[in-house]
Amino acid sequence: MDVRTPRPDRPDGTSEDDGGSPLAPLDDASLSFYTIGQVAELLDVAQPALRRLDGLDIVRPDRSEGGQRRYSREEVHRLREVLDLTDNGVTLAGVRIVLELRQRVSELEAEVAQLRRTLARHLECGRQPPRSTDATAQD
DNA sequence: ATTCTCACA
DNA sequence: TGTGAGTA
Repeated sequence: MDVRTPRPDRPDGTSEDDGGSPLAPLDDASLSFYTIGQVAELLDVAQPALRRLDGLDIVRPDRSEGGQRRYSREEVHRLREVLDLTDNGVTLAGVRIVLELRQRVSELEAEVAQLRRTLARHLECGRQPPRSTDATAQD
């Protein structure tokens, strides 16, 4: 049993039977939905807090037909990060900034990686790196 | 039974 | 941040 692989139950209690499903492993899919109640219990956080994080554009889950929040795994993970921050005194305004910064960092990391590849390619050809124009730098 | 929004302390 | 009213 892997407690790290939570399975969302249907809100109506219906259970999913993947025992005979030929194509099941859409594991990494970011579309496994949890109700706010499940997330609240899973992360040990009050439901109003989750709703506020939604309203504040920090973690914004999709809605079901009836307008109910449905959290994906990514969002649950994102929630973990946010709660880790807030539990350590970071304000919601601060969380916003941290989130922006993290995204910026990953963008820059991607750009650096791209630049590295380009540079390496030119060096191993004994050529000179190009001047300054590179496709990755487009703000 | 659960969740939703909104208002309030 | 948490609780209660009134819905869907």
